[in-house]
Amino acid sequence: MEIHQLTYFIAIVETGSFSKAAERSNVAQPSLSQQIKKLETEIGHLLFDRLGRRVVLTNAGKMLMPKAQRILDEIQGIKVDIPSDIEEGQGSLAVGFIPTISPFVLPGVIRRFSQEFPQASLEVHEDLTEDIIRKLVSAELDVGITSLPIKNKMLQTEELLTETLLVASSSKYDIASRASILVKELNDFPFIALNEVHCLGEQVQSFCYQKEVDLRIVCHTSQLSTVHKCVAMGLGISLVPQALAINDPIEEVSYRAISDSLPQRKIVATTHIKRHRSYLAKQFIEIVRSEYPSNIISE
Amino acid sequence: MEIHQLTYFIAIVETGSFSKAAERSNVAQPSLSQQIKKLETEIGHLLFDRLGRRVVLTNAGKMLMPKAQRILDEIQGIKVDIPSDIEEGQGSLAVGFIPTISPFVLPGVIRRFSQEFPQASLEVHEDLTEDIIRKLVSAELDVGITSLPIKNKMLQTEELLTETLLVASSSKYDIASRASILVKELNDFPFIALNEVHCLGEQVQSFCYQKEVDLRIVCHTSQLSTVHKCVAMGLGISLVPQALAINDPIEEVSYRAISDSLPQRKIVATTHIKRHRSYLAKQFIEIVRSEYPSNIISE
DNA sequence: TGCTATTCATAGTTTATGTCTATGTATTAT
DNA sequence: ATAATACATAGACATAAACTATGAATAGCA
Repeated sequence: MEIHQLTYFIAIVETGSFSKAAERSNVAQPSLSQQIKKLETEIGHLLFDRLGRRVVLTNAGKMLMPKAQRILDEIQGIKVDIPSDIEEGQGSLAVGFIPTISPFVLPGVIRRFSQEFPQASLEVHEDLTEDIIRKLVSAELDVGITSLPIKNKMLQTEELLTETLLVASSSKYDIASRASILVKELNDFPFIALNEVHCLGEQVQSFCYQKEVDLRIVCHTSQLSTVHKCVAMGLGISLVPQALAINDPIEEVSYRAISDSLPQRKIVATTHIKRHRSYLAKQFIEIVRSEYPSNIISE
Repeated sequence: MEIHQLTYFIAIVETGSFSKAAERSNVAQPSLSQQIKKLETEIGHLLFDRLGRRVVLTNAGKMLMPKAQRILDEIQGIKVDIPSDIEEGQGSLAVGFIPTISPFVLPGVIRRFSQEFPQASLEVHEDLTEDIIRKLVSAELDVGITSLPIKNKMLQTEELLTETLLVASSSKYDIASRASILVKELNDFPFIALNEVHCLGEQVQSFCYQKEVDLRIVCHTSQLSTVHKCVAMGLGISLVPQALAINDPIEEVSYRAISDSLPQRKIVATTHIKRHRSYLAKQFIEIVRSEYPSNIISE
């Protein structure tokens, strides 16, 4: 059974004649005769009684009519609905965040996204970078919000912003009140380190290695919020993302930039190089970009 | 958009691979690539992200899936439903009866038909032969129950039974009690004639003309039941169908056969020569045949 | 890091099938 | 009876789907 056969069939029913239906369908009349015959053979019943000058539906034809009409309507619907559904933001989106980003941006992003795309279904994963990479590669995730570097050759990154790491310290240490802070001075204080399974932990470590700063690490923890609390309790200082200072500041903690060398990390939207970036995905990325807590208006 | 494209699409979704879907669909893999590409062009969106080793649905693909599935199911349904619906006796049937038949057979026929085919819709017309012929030719009616002759070359007849005409008389006339009745004796009595717009009226007239009987017509009426009542009132005798005597006898009236020459009419089911005789039509004709009031078991 | 398997895409050829023109047959209207 | 109309049939043609062969890229494995 073919769609054009159903189209011809409906045209014949509506015009009451093979010839008129052929004209309306922009084909020659013998094509209709042939295609209707095929359809009749397939269904196993005559659809029309040919009276010579006129054709009338058989019982089988009467039964086929509403079914054929529905199928044609549905096919028409596909061509109309899918593009419009996509423009209306229907569909699903699975996104991943690394733990050192999600606390600051998820609430705002989810709120905006569900406001703008109430029809869409959003699935959020919080994972370490390597898991996000794996899920992006295997297409479990559509978009990952991570920091650079992302080295997998199957993935591409789109830069969202550059985030500065600030020195977080309680008033217990005079670093909080100095006129300026130099890189070298970091090893004057005990340091609360984030576990290196986090890319942020790794980034801090590598920054210090490059600047030849030998941190006095007094504590390793695996959650940024714990680092933050330790700093507040005066156990030591740390380097934390700007977004933490903006979004979840603790009163007893001061957040200050290093004067001579800014540690930074690039926040990116990571996607599969081979996958089509859906409308929802693009919109989502823009929402993250605009909702990301940042004093600097744009980078 | 073509049905095989939707079939391929579903097969790819279900198998997760072009190659496996091709195997399942009994075609070569490049055919699928080609057809899916066409479908994507027509819809205006990618349906799959080709990851090289694997394919995953895009949002547009996810939206297409249920629609495509439904269409394929419905198409499958057509091939299954129409033959089964017809076997179950679904559909419609328009039938015509002539007035000198319908009173005796309609009640029983309608009862049996609606019992056996509760799903069907039956439309009954009572018309004179010429109107039934016209409606059969124009396909307003599917079957006509008439008596011969039917001379229209577009129509064909199937004989149901041969009906004898009986002499109906009240006890007022001794014809009711004679040992036998001869044709010649008909003109010994006043005769109640049915109007010749009825074929029965015509048939009686032509029978008498052939037998050289010159009827003493005292009354013309246009309804057989009126003829019957006139006979009962003793206004005269008449020739009436056997079925009337069997089904609606009046106590005061005797119904007797002519000994030397039986007037008869053939009752037939008339249909359009070019039209397919539906299952319902065939069954209807058999019901009329079996329900027709008749002492003679079969003819 | 190469090597091999697998998988989808592309190109060109073949096959199948839908469409066309021409014509036949039958019905309807004049 | 004749002309006109309409569907069917036959054969030529064109379109499009299928196939084979091959290419490109990925993923698994040594």
